[in-house]
Amino acid sequence: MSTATPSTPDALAQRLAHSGLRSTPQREVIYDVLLKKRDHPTADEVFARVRADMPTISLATVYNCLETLVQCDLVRAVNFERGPTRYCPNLRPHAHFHDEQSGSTHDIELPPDLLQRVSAVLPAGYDAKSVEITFRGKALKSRE
Amino acid sequence: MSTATPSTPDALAQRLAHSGLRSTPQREVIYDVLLKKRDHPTADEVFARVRADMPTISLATVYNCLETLVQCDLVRAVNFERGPTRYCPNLRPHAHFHDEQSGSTHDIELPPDLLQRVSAVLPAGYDAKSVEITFRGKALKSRE
DNA sequence: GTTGCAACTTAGAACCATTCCAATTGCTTG
DNA sequence: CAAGCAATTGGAATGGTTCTAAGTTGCAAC
Repeated sequence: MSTATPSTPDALAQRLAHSGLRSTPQREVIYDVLLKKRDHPTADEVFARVRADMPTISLATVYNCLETLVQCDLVRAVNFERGPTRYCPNLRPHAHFHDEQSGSTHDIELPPDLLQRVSAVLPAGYDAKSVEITFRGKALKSRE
Repeated sequence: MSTATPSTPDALAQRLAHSGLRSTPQREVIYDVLLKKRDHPTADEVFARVRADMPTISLATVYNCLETLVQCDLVRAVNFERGPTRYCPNLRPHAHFHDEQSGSTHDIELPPDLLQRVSAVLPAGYDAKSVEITFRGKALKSRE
């Protein structure tokens, strides 16, 4: 009863239920980890962080839960070249900047009209469900 | 200086020599294969096509040569999610449209100002060496 | 030409992120 | 509490790619 903030309805649980899924301790902890440090961790990194709270969790579960969160549109999966998939709880439309030196990833907020403008280049007959914009280069500011 | 796509084996040899590399039969055949059918083949697909002309080539060589061509800026490597890397001899700035149904990939030509406009969203301190724009969705036209 | 050397190719082993599988464990409803 | 289904788990399997060590090839200097 008094375990977690009862005043706020749990967005995670709601969203999961909406898809006919259950809220489980594993899913909660993983989602919390993503919200807490939004540095686009890999599944392995999420695994390491979650283990602090939940030492018995398995890597397979981390993959399963991350996939579930992506399905429910609570989390975005981000890929750079062939590197491991990274996970991002920022749901607003945004681009990614991948710093080649540090390997870190930064969200780049996009003005609302830009995605439309970009999509406008598509010839007739192309129906895009999503657009992804990725920068690669060097970031002088290295705030994590 | 010209950014146009080299279309002859000579251009390949030149570009390689410029990087202190040799033009080899394997590199030539692989580059030809990419120019001949610009459908963004995977390394495996390139391997299969090249084998028709050169049955003794190895997959490792295909990977090596593709990497070499990418280094020399003769070919672009393209990735979608965690799928296998695809190779593209179109050097003009362009976006990619990935058709989820057929798995095929189409080049989308970009008006010259758009990349600048997109890069303009970067805050100070971000120095982008490249931008990638990827659409995902359904293409009504399904010409290969 | 020979010898030497570095670039190149090759087959197969190794790698790593991810997915699959089969066996539990845990809700939840009757 | 029993049945049934969802979720988790460890380990094996997968697939694309890279590594390694051995063999070729082409060019340069003698």
